[in-house]
Amino acid sequence: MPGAPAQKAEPTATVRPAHPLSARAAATRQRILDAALAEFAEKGLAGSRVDEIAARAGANKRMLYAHFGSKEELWLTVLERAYAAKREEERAVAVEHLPPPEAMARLVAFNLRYTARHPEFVALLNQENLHRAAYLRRSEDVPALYSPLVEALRGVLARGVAEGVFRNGVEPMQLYISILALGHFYVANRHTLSTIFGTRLDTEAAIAARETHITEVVLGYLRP
Amino acid sequence: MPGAPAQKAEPTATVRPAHPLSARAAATRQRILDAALAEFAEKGLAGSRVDEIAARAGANKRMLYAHFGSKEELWLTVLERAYAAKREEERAVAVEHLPPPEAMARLVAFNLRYTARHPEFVALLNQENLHRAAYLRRSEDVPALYSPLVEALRGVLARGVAEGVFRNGVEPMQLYISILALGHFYVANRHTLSTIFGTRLDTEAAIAARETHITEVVLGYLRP
DNA sequence: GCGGCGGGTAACCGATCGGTTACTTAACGG
DNA sequence: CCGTTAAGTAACCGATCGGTTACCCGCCGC
Repeated sequence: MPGAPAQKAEPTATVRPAHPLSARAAATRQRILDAALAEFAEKGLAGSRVDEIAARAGANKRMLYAHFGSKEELWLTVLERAYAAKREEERAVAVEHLPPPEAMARLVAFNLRYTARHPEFVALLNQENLHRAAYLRRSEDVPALYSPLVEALRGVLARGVAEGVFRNGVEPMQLYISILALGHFYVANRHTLSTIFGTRLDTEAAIAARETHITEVVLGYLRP
Repeated sequence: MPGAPAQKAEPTATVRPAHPLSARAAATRQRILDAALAEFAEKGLAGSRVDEIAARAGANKRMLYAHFGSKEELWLTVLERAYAAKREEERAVAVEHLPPPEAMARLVAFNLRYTARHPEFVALLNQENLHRAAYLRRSEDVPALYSPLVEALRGVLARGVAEGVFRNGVEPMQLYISILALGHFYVANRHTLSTIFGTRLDTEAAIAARETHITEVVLGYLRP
């Protein structure tokens, strides 16, 4: 029967998993996390209201505090899960078997697309930086935040150089930051940019145009 | 001409300089604006406290409301001034007389340096995007927000193409966004990036390294 | 079928917070 | 000097807001 409690999977390294946590409680917890993600991304940490989060979750404030202890702990949990979710998808990006330029293009495109698909992640990051990464620093699995993309990028870069199709002396960390930047900034600032330029930037056509451009930028730069 | 009913004789608790404005009042207004910029950049709009702003300014809440009417009006004013300040400095960047590659390098470097020197501007922008540019859209001089850099960039690009030193078919708006992105993202996310990579990114050495890298990216990309 | 307990509710609380009011002080032209 | 008025102060107010307390319900093993 579906009662199998083997749901371990241990993704919840969040708050003490004291006891196994019943299905109903786990569902409530999940609804609160989803609601909190939406609220936090929409209004920021200071602008979010715990009552509103509880209401969105169809839960009660009491349950929110039972699960997470405080608004700030909830924030940290949401943040960690957002990072984990991105890391998860990143792992699925297989580029080892591709020619370096194609592999690089895929990394660049993945990043833009993920970012465009998850503006909440961008909003969360911006908020966290406003707090000088105070919460992230408190996280216990910060090392795990180190994206698989960095290593993938390093590998592709090395292969490209070895094959003579990429320039030499590129700093992987700098390039990684640049690739993140080219996508992230576009999504993060889409509202002010749209206002200033007078064009919608969140349409599929606009995103596709952006993808073409930033891929050209990175590949153009990497030419030997 | 019946004596107009009370009519409160011009509420004047306005945003617009209610006529002359004495030197003392102007100074107070300025101190409030400075304090508000610092507070908003540090804590965001929702996280900022008007009492705290008034205290920082060495002024009183009453004066804050007399000059700006509301927290949100104050935010808008601060935001407009931040944009205006950047625009002002941008105008001083003269690149028409330089060879296109050097001109382009200067535009790229200027942007990074300005951004690094003014992280408050970055914080303000992020906040405003969280609000979906709601305040910016209300601004009366949005057109003026259109950066002089865009036109400078367009000119340099055209010259470079004409001289055969730049590739063809580059979309100025996309390149402009990319140049902004390469600097802005680095500064905006310096705290989370520092945490993840375990290195300080706000030292002069780190910024100089970033400048070298992003200049190479843009110029490398633009090669024909 | 029942009693304990984990899950859930609602009312409440002290601390703020944005904004206002009643009042005081400084400036300056006549 | 002195009266008008702009600039400044402090105390106050209603509405929230994060967090807590007292209480209830229904599912489970026994």
